Amino acid sequence: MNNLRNLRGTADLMPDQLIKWQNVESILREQLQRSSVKEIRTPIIEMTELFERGIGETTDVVSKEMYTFLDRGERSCTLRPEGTASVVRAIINNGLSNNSYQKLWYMGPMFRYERPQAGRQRQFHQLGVEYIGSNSPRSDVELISLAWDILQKLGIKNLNLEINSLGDIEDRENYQNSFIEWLESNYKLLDIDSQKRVKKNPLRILDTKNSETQNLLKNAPVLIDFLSQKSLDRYALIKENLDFLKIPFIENVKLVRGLDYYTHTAFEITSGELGSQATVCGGGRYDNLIKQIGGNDSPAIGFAIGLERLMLLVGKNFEIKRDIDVYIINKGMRAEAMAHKLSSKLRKYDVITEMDVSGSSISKQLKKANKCKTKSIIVIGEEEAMKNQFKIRLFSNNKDKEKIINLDDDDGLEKWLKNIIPDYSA
RNA sequence: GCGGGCGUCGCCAAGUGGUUAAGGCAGCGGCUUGUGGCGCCGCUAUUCGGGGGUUCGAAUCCCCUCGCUCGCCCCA
Repeated sequence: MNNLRNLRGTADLMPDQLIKWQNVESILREQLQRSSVKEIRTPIIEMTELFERGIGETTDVVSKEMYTFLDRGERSCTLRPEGTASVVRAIINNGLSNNSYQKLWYMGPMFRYERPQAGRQRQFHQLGVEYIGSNSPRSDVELISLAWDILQKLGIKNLNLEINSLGDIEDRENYQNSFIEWLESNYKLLDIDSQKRVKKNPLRILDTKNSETQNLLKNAPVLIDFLSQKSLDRYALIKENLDFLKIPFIENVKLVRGLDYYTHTAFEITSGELGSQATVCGGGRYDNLIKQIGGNDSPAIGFAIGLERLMLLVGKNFEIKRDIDVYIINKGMRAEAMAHKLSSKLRKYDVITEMDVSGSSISKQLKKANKCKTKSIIVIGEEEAMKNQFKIRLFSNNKDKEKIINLDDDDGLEKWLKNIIPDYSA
């Protein structure tokens, strides 16, 4: 019947689902505003090079998951696979990279060409927060605590916060060298996937789900042993503060995360209720990214929350929608005209109105009004229309409350509206 | 990119080679042309994701394809 479909891994968000999205989003915005984080909006398409340089060419995201195409001017363009690189680019372009501390958030679609599964789509949505311009561990703590609080505010239970420190570039390089050496000497014992990654992206081997390799790794050099005293102190301070904030966390020395730009703090918040795509929030520090993309040397830290995964976690209490306040029933030419006028008038108040446009019989319109769970109805039939009046009635259980009001009697209408909206103010 | 499961009306489904493809919800119409919620009655898939094939005959078997789903990889 209909052979045109949405693309694989993309989804239509229909009105009923969006009630939940909108409710959740408004809490997110509220929380961000309260922490004086400012919104930023960047294009969803960028020069391919931005992501290649920013995220790292050897990463999975860049090497096999990007939606890349040539535009009509033969420029290589890419649908953003994540938000951080774009935000950093925007800051540089707008001359803000040498300014003071900035706290920014963005929300919108991201694109990664992957096989869809539970909690993973090709077009998905992220809320991202970036704190740019401070290398203070206080900034890390503030950001992690914000992520944690947001998820708490949404009433999500059973979350695990895992953290690790990757040290600075030097620490990491020292470790990587020693780790590669160890990997090479144990090469034959590694699983095939891990063998492939030895040259390409060795740190990722730490994350492997292959249990034999995991077992083997118990004897491998550990990243934390290669951190400088300075890096260790920094990490310790963060942990102390999290303790002080009573934010429970688990140290995971194997948490490295897939994007090249992370330094020092890396963290992830996971939920057991998400199946195999358990991460609802991931983030970390990226002190070298801004310089790498062409800005001033400026430290930063950020996180992203996957909104689809978030929606899977928040309970049904976010699905509550506001009912219609007034359903306008009308029959006859004159009545229709009056209905239009009323519906326009009601828009000025904080009132949700629906005007019946079916032209069917009054009883039919009443049935419809009943079905859409309106709080009240207005009836304008031929009788009312002749007198330039309308009947307004509370619709919940009985016919107790009913009033006839003149079309031009705004005071009468306003007074009546207090019945449906208690805290109503004109 | 690799592997497993699945695909019958808007939704939930019965049907596993043989005359007209159950049923429920929703929708529409009526009983009841200006007053609703209940009830009752009626209507709604020439077609089983799409395309080919096997067969006298296919939603049911085979192949291809698309999509969904779960896992791997990876991440949000």
